[in-house]
Formats: sequence, structure tokens, C-alpha cells
Amino acid sequence: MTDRADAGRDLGVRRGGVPEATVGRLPLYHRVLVDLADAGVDTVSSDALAATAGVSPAKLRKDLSFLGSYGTRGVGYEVSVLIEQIGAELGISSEWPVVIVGVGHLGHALANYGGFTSRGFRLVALFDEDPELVGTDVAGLVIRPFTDLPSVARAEGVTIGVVATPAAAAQDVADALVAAGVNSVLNFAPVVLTVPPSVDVRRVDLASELQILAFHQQRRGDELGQVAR
Amino acid sequence: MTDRADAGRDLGVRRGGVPEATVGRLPLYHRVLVDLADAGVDTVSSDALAATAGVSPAKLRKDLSFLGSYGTRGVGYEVSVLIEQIGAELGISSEWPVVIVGVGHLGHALANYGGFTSRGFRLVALFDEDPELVGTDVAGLVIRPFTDLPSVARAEGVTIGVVATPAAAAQDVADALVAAGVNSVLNFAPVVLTVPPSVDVRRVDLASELQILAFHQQRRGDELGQVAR
DNA sequence: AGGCGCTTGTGAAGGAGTGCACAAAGTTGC
DNA sequence: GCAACTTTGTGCACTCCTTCACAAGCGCCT
Ligand SMILES: NC(=O)c1ccc[n+]([C@@H]2O[C@H](COP(=O)([O-])OP(=O)(O)OC[C@H]3O[C@@H](n4cnc5c(N)ncnc54)[C@H](O)[C@@H]3O)[C@@H](O)[C@H]2O)c1
Ligand SMILES: NC(=O)c1ccc[n+]([C@@H]2O[C@H](COP(=O)([O-])OP(=O)(O)OC[C@H]3O[C@@H](n4cnc5c(N)ncnc54)[C@H](O)[C@@H]3O)[C@@H](O)[C@H]2O)c1
Repeated sequence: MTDRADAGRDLGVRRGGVPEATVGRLPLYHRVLVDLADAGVDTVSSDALAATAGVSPAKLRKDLSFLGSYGTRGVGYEVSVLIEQIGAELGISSEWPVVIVGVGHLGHALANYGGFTSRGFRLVALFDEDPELVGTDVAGLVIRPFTDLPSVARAEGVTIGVVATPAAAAQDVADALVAAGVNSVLNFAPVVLTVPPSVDVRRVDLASELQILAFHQQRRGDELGQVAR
Repeated sequence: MTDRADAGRDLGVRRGGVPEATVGRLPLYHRVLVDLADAGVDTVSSDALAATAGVSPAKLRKDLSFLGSYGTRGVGYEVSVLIEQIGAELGISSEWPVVIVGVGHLGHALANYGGFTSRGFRLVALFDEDPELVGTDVAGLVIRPFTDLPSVARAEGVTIGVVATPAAAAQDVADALVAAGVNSVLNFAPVVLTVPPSVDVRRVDLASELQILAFHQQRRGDELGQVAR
């Protein structure tokens, strides 16, 4: 059921007014809540939930307040209600069709990743350019030639594409995805993709993450020499 | 060298005062600059560099200003100088030893990822618990039993560890890493790790990234009045 | 019924990050 | 040597995010 016809009473909360920072944490909350539900918990306080999610209680409460008032004062939040509300906000209710382009080491791992399909996404196709790979089976799907992208994308209504090709091919792949109607891209290649403003790109960059860790590590090391007054 | 006892007055730029948001972008700048250098470019303006990195020129200039004044007014920045300065800030000069725990689909891909070793990191060991895997060769390294972690970590001075095990094992693995002296962790498992405050954890979460894309996708759809179909 | 303890929801304060605009500082051309 | 032009570096205002603190609301107990 698509209950997007607002049930009328959220005039106080702007529908599209969830801050970006909050959006970035909603998936985390959702996962933690699902884990709690699996563990048989049916009610949590903001303090407890914040602790398990690793954020401050005030931040958590404010985040949740953007979705509406789904808690009970003096008691806490009902886990199932929160899961449903956050899920609705993130669009987990619907099943987003996803394609992966580039089935090398990384693409292979992604295709076999269960977390994809268990959180509102359906992997509908794998594409690669390598003739050796095309036709082989990965994670229950047949790898298709990259040239099939347009027809598959339109047939399945694909709006999200994952780029897992080498950096050199990533821009071309992105262009093809955009041309095929995909307007959300998750990019693993270490390049900045140029796309029309209507297209949303998120970059996942392993090396960057490590370098940020290294930076903090180094700073910590530097400070050890100075702590002694 | 650049660090003498600061005589009570900071020179406008604080050593160690680089904002977190800037730190998060430095790896991006570094990569873009290396690409430019490879392409034979030796000077860039903030406008040009900002465009290739996908950020605003003002932001870029402010970011770089935290490292010092390495540009030339009227000209721009010398690519090699910037690479060196950013590299130094990030600790790329030294080679950080890294270990990966959990050599399944994802760990396999990570071990074979060239970007690791080419950016100041050296993969020193792979660990897994599975007896079938231990002893086999991946990316030129032998997979070692997880119990070897302490000795290897100390022998090589490992401070950065990558967790690529299933969620259920991640916390135990993190505990072992911390016990072995590792205090920077890159976690791919979809769980929130609990570690001492002295340990820095970064989480990379595929499903979250997709869900954030889905959120924006859904919002865009809603605003158009109706979703696909 | 009423008070008590607990937890949410939120205004308001404080802090971090971003964009703007321009003076300072360099280069080029004559 | 000077004027015109280019581009950096940064003070300032502004927006966004986080933290604080507490009134409002709910359930339970007496
Ligand atoms: N392996 C990792 O852990 C890792 C981590 C972070 C980022 N990355 C990045 O992810 C990307 C993929 O990494 P990988 O290790 O899987 O590389 P890979 O070489 O193993 O796989 C790349 C795949 O893309 C295919 N391909 C190439 N050009 C294509 C095109 N135009 N259209 C469709 N398919 C094409 C190739 O045939 C190959 O199968 C790279 O950009 C890499 O830098 C990898
Ligand atoms: N595959 C992906 O694309 C992907 C993406 C995002 C996140 N993840 C997460 O990364 C993790 C690994 O994913 P995967 O697909 O590689 O799983 P996988 O099952 O293929 O590999 C896990 C490996 O960890 C090893 N392992 C288990 N317990 C261990 C322990 N206590 N000590 C050492 N090694 C141990 C297993 O033997 C196995 O080799 C999972 O938590 C998954 O949710 C995977």
C-alpha cells in the first residue's frame, strides 16, 4: 500500500524537510531497529537506541522528530512503528530495481552481498564488457553485455545503478546509465563523475577512508609528544 | 622542521587545526592532483581544480589555506607542491601497514585492490578463521589463521585494520584488533562496533548508501506529483 | 484522583561549515 | 616602472547541524 497520500495530520512537519544529515543516519537507525526487533525487543528509549546506534540521545530524538511524533513519553518508542516509519521515509516499502555495471572482483562481491536485497533493493541485472564474463552466472544472475543496458533499464524501470568498473571506464558507463534513464548512481571507481544536475551520485572510496584514518592516526601520534606540557 | 616552539602566537594557521570536513576532502584533492600530474599539468587555478574535484572554488581555497599558503596569486597552485603538502598532511609519506580480517567475497576484492597500496598503504597480512582458506594465496599473500593476528600486528607495527567478516563476528574481530594494538579500524560489517574512545572506527556501508540514494530518488518522484508508472 | 518518576519533543544557544566579496599579491605587457 | 589583469587568501555573514535544558505528556502507584 502506498500511503503517500498524507494521512492529513502532519501539517507541522514539512514533508520534504528532513535535513540531509538526518537522512544519512536513518539507514543506520533502521538497521539497528531491525536487529532489535529480531532480538525480540519491542520498545526502546531514545537513550538505549542512541547507545546502540552510537549517536547522542538528543541527536537521535531530533532526527526522529523530523519524521513525526511516534514515541510515547514516559515509555519510549515502539520498535515496529519506528521501523515502518523510517522504512517509509527511505522508500524501503517499494523495491528499487538496481543494476551493477562491472563484474570484476568488487562487482562480484557486491552481487553476492545479501544486504542489498534484504533492504528494499532488487538486483535485476549485471553488466560487463568482457566477452569472457558475459553469459556466466553470478549470484543467480547471468552477466549480460553492457550494450543490453538500455533495454533492461527501461523494461525494469531501473533508477539506481552501481558503477564497479575501472576508473578509466567509469565516466562512459555513467553516461550510458544516465542515457538509459538511471538518475541515481553509486560509484566505486576513484574518479569524479560528471553528470547532469538531475542525477544524484554518491561515491564510495576505500582509499579515502583509509587516508582519513591515517590522518587521525598521525595526528594522535604527533600529539603524544606534546601532551607532557 | 616546520615546528618550533610556537612563541605564543599562532601564525594564522594552526598545525593540527584542520577542520574535519576539510580532512574528508583532502584525499579527493590528492587524487585529482595526482591525475593532473600524470596528465602533464604542472599548474592549476583554484577554479580549475575545484571544477575537476566537483567542489566550489571558495571551498577549495579555504580548504587549502588550512595547510598553509602554497599558491601563487595571479598564477595558481603548482601541482607537485600541493601533492606533497596534502600527502604530508595525510601521512602518505610514511607507509602505513594494514591488515584485512575476513577474506570472503569482499576481503578478496579488497586484497586485490591496487588503490590500497598505491596511496601510502602496505597490505601486510590477510586473516581468516576458515581452515579451508588459511594457507591459500590471495594477491601475493598467504591467508593466515586469525590467531596469528597479535604477533603479526606487533611485529609489523600495524595500526590500521580492515574488518570484512560477517556482522556476527565483527565485534569479536574488533576486540582482537584493539587488543593487538590496532587503533584505527575500517569496518565493512553492518554493525556498530564498540571500542575504547582511543580507537577510531570508520564504517563503510553499502546498503546505507543505496538507501540514501533511494530517499532522494523517492523525494524527487514525489515532487513530480507521481512516481514512475 | 492525584502525585511521582520517566521519557519524549523542541525551543534556544552554541558551533561548525559554506558562500561571498574583496583586498592583497603576484604576473604580464608596454 | 607602472597600469591592467589575474588569482589567491580571508574576514564576514549566513546556513546548517549539534548540544543543552526543560516543559509537556504519559503510565504507574498509592
Ligand atoms: N576491489 C576493491 O576492493 C575496490 C575497492 C574500492 C574501489 N574499487 C574500484 O572499483 C572498480 C572495480 O574494481 P575491481 O577490483 O572490481 O576491478 P576489476 O578489474 O576486477 O573489475 C572491473 C570489471 O569491469 C569490467 N569493465 C571494464 N570496462 C567496462 C565497461 N566499459 N563496461 C562494463 N564493464 C566494464 C571489466 O571487464 C571487469 O570485469 C575500480 O575502479 C576500483 O578502483 C575497487
Ligand atoms: N560483499 C559485499 O559487497 C559487501 C558489501 C558491504 C558490506 N559487506 C559486509 O562485509 C562483510 C563480508 O562480506 P562478504 O561478502 O565478504 O562475506 P563472506 O561470507 O564472503 O566472507 C566472510 C569471511 O570472513 C571469515 N570469517 C568469519 N568469521 C571470522 C572470524 N571470526 N575471524 C576471521 N575471519 C572470519 C569467513 O571465513 C569468510 O571468509 C559482511 O559483514 C558483509 O555484510 C559486504
